[in-house]
Formats: sequence, structure tokens, C-alpha cells
Amino acid sequence: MQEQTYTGQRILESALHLFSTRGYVGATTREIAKNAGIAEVTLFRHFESKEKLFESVLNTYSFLPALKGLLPQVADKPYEEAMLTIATRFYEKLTHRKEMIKLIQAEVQRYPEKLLSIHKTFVDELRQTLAGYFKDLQKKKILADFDPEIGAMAFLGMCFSYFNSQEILMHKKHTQKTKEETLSGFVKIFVRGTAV
Amino acid sequence: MQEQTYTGQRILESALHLFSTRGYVGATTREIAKNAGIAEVTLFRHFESKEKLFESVLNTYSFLPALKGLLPQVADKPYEEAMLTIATRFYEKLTHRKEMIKLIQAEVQRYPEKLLSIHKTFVDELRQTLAGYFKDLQKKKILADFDPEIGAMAFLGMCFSYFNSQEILMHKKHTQKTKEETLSGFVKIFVRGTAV
DNA sequence: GCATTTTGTAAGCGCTTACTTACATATTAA
DNA sequence: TTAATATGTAAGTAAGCGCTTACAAAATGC
Repeated sequence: MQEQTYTGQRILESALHLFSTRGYVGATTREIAKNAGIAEVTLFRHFESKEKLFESVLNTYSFLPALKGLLPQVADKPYEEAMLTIATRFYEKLTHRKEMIKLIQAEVQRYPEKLLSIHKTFVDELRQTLAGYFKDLQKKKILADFDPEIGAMAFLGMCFSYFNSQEILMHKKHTQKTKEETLSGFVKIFVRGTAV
Repeated sequence: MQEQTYTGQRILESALHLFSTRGYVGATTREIAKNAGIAEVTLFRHFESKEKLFESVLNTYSFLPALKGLLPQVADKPYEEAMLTIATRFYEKLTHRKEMIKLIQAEVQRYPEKLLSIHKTFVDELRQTLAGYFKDLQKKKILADFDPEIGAMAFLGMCFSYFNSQEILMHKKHTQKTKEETLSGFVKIFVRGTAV
């Protein structure tokens, strides 16, 4: 891949921000350049076209999943405590990737193959990692008998939806419960269930 | 509200479709008209401007929440069976509103107040309805002690996330488990938990 | 059968967009 | 100190967009 200069890097950062907030069409090359603090003609010296810039943004900011590295850290923790740590870290990772997630949701139909590939790689890694963790605990008879894949989907799903409503749909302005209370409540329900 | 003619109705349907797949900026009035099978000049005879058309689309296709009407139907069912019915109906309602949901996700930053209001009204109604149901069952000592609001968020969240990945991010092309298996698995986990 | 309403066709305006060319200036490297 | 490289300024092109005007044609209503 082309080595990025300082100017090129600023262009990419500006582009990610504007592509994710305005969409591909709504983000003009004029505005991307201005936001990056350069002349528009300079943008076209670094990137052949707007479309190539968009592709570079996707390549540069694709997900770097890291839940795998987290599991050894919670291996010796009690199950419920471990799940809370995983939920909190997952939320933090999503928050760091907020702009890329917004970009994928907004433009998934403009570049379906690429964006779905990025997203799927990310989701599959998460799901498989968490499902593997559940399988291990089931072998140790710590967990009940349920489909680990579905369990992973359920858990990540409720956390992602909460992240989505708080950070992307900005409901956090109207929320009374803290993130900690909410994630803790999710974990409690996931671990203990809701029936008597 | 202005009474919609047949032509006006087709324009609105075409606009919803193109606004949700291409975004507000990416959906041109030329294409909206063509897709509706009319001349572009006719579009401007029915709607003062592109922006007024967009607003009419929001007003016309705002959510019509209907989970409330469902609860009496499941009141006498066993808890787990009732939850599966609720999950299935919720998924169906989301599927019917797929384009509006896509529109909200894509354009929430262009029209934050309006779109967030629509979405929040929808989500609040769902959450409150489901939380009320949980409270009733808790009073009857059928459910454990947990925050009904957080329970509602967790349940709706995992269902929505699954819907989002299947129907909007189109992962269903790569999915082996059926929707029924997945929702059933979600409900089982939600009701019984995952710990032994 | 005629009047009214609705829509189509055609042309166009003013503006914006992505992108290019040419020359000047600033910065960096030799 | 000079050469090379990177960027800025200015002007411009071609295409497309939202929207309008004028007239013709089709559909509807009385």
C-alpha cells in the first residue's frame, strides 16, 4: 500500500469524518480538503479520485478486532464479572470505531461487497471468540446447555444495540441510567435469566 | 395534511425507497420521478421542493407502533412462549419498516430532531410496553427481580441487532440458522439465563 | 362536446460538484 | 546555493442537480 505522508494522513482522517457524517455523496472534496487544511487540488495530488480516496479510507480504517486478546485476561474471573468486563471493553471498542460503524451503516448499499466484508470479518471474529469462550465454560459445566453461537449473537446484539442508540442515534442525551448500570443489568439478565 | 392523490402516493413510495437506499443527497429528483413513472416537473407540482418531499415522506411513513395491541394476545400464554411470540412479531414489524429504519440510520445527522423524535417515540413505546409486561409478571412472582426497563432494552436490543444484521447488512445470505431457531435461542437465554 | 385539471415534453437557469491545468510559493534535500 | 518536491492560488471544464417556464397532450368532470 502507498506509504502515507502527513498530508495524506490528514486527508484520510478528514475524509473518514465527513464520509461518516455526510455520506459519500454529501461529503464534497472541497469540504474534505478544507477540513484537512489543504487546497482541494492537493487532495487530487494524493488520491487519484474521490472514489479512490473512499477506498483508501476503508482500507486504512478497517476494523482491527481485539476481543481475542481480552479473553486470557478474564479467564480466571467469575463468569458474571468476566461478562461485564467483556461488555465494557466491547462498548469501548465500538466507541473507538464509531465513525467507521456509521460509515458502514450509511453506505453499505453503495459499496456492498467491501463494506459487508469488513463488517462480517469483524462480527465473525467477535462471535467465534465469544462462542469459543462459552464452549469452554460449558465443558467445565459452568454454563447451561445452550447454543454458544446464539449466545454470542444475543450478548453482542444487546450491547451493540445499546451502543447504537446511545452513540449513533444519540439517545444518551435522554438517558437516565448510566452505561455501567445498563451493561451490568444486561449481564445479570444474560447470566441469570429473567424467569424465577 | 394534504390529501394524497395516486400520483402523489407513488412519488412518496419512490422517494422512501430511494432516500433509504441512496440517502437524501444521493437520491436525485430526476431518479425519484423516473422511478415513480412520472415527469420530473410533475414531482414539483405535487411537492414544493425536495426538502418538502422528504418531510412528507417522514410524516407519511412514521412508525405506527403496535406492540401494545399484541400484549393482550399473549397475556395467558406461558412466559417463554409469550416472549417468542413477541420476538417474532417485533421482527416482522421491523421488516415491514425496513426502509424507514434504513432512512433513519443513514440520515439521522441531516435531520436529527425529526428523525430522532420518530425513532425515540417508537423505541419508547416498545420499551415501556414490554417493561410494563415484565412488571406485571414480577408482581405475580413469575419473574425474577431485575430492572424491567433494562430487561426490555436487552430483549429488544438483541432482536433488533439480529434484524439489522440479517435484513439491512444482508448477512442472511451467509447464515445457516433459521430465524426461528435464532429467535427461539434468544428467548431461551433471556428467560433461563446461561449460567448453571 | 366543451371546460377544467393533470401530466408530459422540451428547454433552460443558476449553482455545485469532481477534477484539471498553469504558474507561484514554500519547504526540503543535496 | 541550487535543485527537487510539495503545496497554494487562480481559473477553468464538463457534467449534473434542483427547480422553473411554456406549450402540448391526455384524462376527467360537467
